[in-house]
Amino acid sequence: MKGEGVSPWIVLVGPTGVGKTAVAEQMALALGTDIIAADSRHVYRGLRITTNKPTRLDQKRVARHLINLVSARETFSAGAYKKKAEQAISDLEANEKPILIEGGTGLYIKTLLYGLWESPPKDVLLRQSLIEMEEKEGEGTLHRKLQAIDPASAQKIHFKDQYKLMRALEVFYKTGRQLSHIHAEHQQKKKEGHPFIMIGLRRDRDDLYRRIEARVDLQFQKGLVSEIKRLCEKRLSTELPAMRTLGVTQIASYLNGGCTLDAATALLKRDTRHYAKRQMTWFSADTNITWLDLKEEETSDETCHRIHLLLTKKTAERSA
RNA sequence: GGCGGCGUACCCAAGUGGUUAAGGGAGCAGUCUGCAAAACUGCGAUUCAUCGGUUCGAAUCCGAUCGCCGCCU
Repeated sequence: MKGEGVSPWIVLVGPTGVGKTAVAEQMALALGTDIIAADSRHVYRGLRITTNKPTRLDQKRVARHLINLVSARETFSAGAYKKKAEQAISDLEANEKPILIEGGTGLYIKTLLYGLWESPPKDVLLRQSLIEMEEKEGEGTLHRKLQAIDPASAQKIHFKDQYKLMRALEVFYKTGRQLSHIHAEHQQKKKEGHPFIMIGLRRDRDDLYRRIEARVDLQFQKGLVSEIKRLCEKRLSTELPAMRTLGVTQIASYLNGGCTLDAATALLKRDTRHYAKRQMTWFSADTNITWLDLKEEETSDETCHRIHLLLTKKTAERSA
């Protein structure tokens, strides 16, 4: 393992609702450090209740980085995240503080741990013209286009997955290089990232889903509806990432008279469960994660203690 | 007790004599490198409440039984 003497980053992951935040806060206090958040929605200002962002008071106890970076009318990205997070990390390291990363956005964590290959940011106009082309010439057009210029990518991407097709085409048009080629090249480069220990928190499915539903109910009590009402009054495009945060469409529909409050609540609970499922699928594919199964009644104190034991063991293995 | 309606998957539901019983939701499984709380993919009934009958052929027609709903008494 490279970099002896370099203390590994501690990365805490897991689906929404497992209890990452409380555990991370306690760990940060114990370690005397801050938290590097890896959450694609916490980067937007506002939406505190909607995204279960820690309150200012919480943030006074434990500082969090990579939150409230841009306004809801802006579009953030994985690339921007990597840049900002690396800056925050090196600032902390300069002060000899251990690095604790916590979050549920797998892609963002991936950019930090495994790097992001060199490729251009998205081109809105180019994408617009691609969408128009698909509409005019029929479904499958973009896929055929990609098939012609980058067959390997075309094979990997489903013909209906416009989003990924556009990215692959965009990369080719802007760089003249195939995305699949860039991918392969990136794989070949030895991973020269910082050492890390990744811990995943897990719960029984039923337990997790119950917690998610209870938390949604709590969000309503805290004023979810009025928070989203305020957001909707800004009349932002529904295409914006912040507007596609869980809760926004469901509550907006209720506010427009499209459904009852009960229906909106049920939908939000369902969609949050779906989201948690996708996160679990993402993280379960990462073999670097050491999983910790949480008991239903387990306190974050107990979890922290277990993590502490785990870290001691890992550190011993490392130096052995 | 009488009359009428209904009974198709966990839920909603199409199909009312003839290819392997639509579709949607839930659930489960998965993909993922610059919008990722996004976007996208895959999976379910050898059987239509039950039993029997008619027919070359029944979820579909007939009878009985069970269950639910409505109206009447």
